[in-house]
Amino acid sequence: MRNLFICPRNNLLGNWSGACSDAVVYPSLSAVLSSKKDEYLFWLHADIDSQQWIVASISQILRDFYNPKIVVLANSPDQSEALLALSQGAVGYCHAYSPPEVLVEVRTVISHGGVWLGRELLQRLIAVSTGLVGNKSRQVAESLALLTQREKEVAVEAAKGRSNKEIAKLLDITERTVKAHLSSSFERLGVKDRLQLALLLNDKSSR
Amino acid sequence: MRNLFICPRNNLLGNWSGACSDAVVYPSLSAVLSSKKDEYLFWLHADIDSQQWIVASISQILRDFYNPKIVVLANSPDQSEALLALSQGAVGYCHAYSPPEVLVEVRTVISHGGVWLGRELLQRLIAVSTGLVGNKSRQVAESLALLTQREKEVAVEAAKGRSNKEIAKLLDITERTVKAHLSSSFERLGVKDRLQLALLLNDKSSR
DNA sequence: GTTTATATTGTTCTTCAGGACAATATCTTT
DNA sequence: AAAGATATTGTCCTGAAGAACAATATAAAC
Repeated sequence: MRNLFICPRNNLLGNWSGACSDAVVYPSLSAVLSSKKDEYLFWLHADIDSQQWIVASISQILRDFYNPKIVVLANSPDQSEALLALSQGAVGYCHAYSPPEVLVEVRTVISHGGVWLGRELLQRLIAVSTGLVGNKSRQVAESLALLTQREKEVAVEAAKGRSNKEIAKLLDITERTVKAHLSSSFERLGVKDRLQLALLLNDKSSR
Repeated sequence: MRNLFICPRNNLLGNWSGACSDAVVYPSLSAVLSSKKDEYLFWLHADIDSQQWIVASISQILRDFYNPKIVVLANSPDQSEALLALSQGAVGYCHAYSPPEVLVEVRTVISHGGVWLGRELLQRLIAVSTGLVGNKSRQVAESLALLTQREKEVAVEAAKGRSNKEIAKLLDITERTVKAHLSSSFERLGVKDRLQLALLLNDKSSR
């Protein structure tokens, strides 16, 4: 199976050539339409907001080639875009800058007739399919339940994006105390910093 | 990562040893509870109607071991059983009699932090999930539209909570360049730091 | 052909976040 | 009475983030 990279920018990334010694890059599909007899693995390099291009390319490939495999390489992986690509017939969707080892892995799985997805997307699919997504607001509530009263007050302010100094002034305590409550909150919630805390406490994904 | 096969019948199948030269078989979890310090890949061999055993075993493993990986080997693969196992925390589900090549593939994907599913199950998941995963809010789309191509790529990674160093490695540019794109993004979006950026780009409130 | 937007990288500096050691006071539970 | 959870504050240190000055290359637009 030969590897064709379709990349509008027409530049071969290092991780691609690292994964496929025989990698060939084409700026567009039309450039490769000449030889159609071999079995190809197409790697479509998709920029942000190029969903239309993805759909059109997949449909064209499926129409014009014999038993093609298609992987979408996304600069900014997006779950809805991944689902779109896969539902159109792609058998893989991953980050364009994935290290060579990962790309080799993708190639192997696909050449064995498999489908390759990233871990996050897969787990999201599983969650959705199982009907276990549940209330994220419940999830947030459960997280907050792990904190003490004062820790909650500090955590929710931090999750709004306030600095330690601002929180200290707001709650009329020293900055050191804010840090103490935050460190404790990080540990209880299993996050590493305030950004992760903010993402956790601001997750509204299931209304 | 060491491979432990938990098989109530206590017999090592040929395809297992073919995939893992270091394969070790235990009849039950309790037999292996002695040494907990290494990182293990657990292969749970599930007979028909052993869903309860699967759930209990996964929960026990996740509780008692450090960063464990769990694959369920099913004698009679079943989609609902697969979803159950995966939602409990397993990272793989495949046929117990899969050929060694496939098991090696599973091992590789999992050791890289991935999740492995069979093709049919995966496509089933995609089918039911398409249309269920929401799109970005208009607000987020409008924000992203204010950024250049490269700025978007950097910004979305930062919004996930990645550090500049991680983003630099991911996009194969220097940390300085990441900072440049981020600073520019901050200005264009009118936010003061990456936390505000994350809150803006992760806002799913107006779906 | 000059300007403008984009992408890239360099150095230095300041500020902030968070961990590593802390200690003390109050209150509840056993 | 002793133990444990909670709330508070101190100092020192490391590393990351972001601004402040930069510069260079390229491609599109005028």
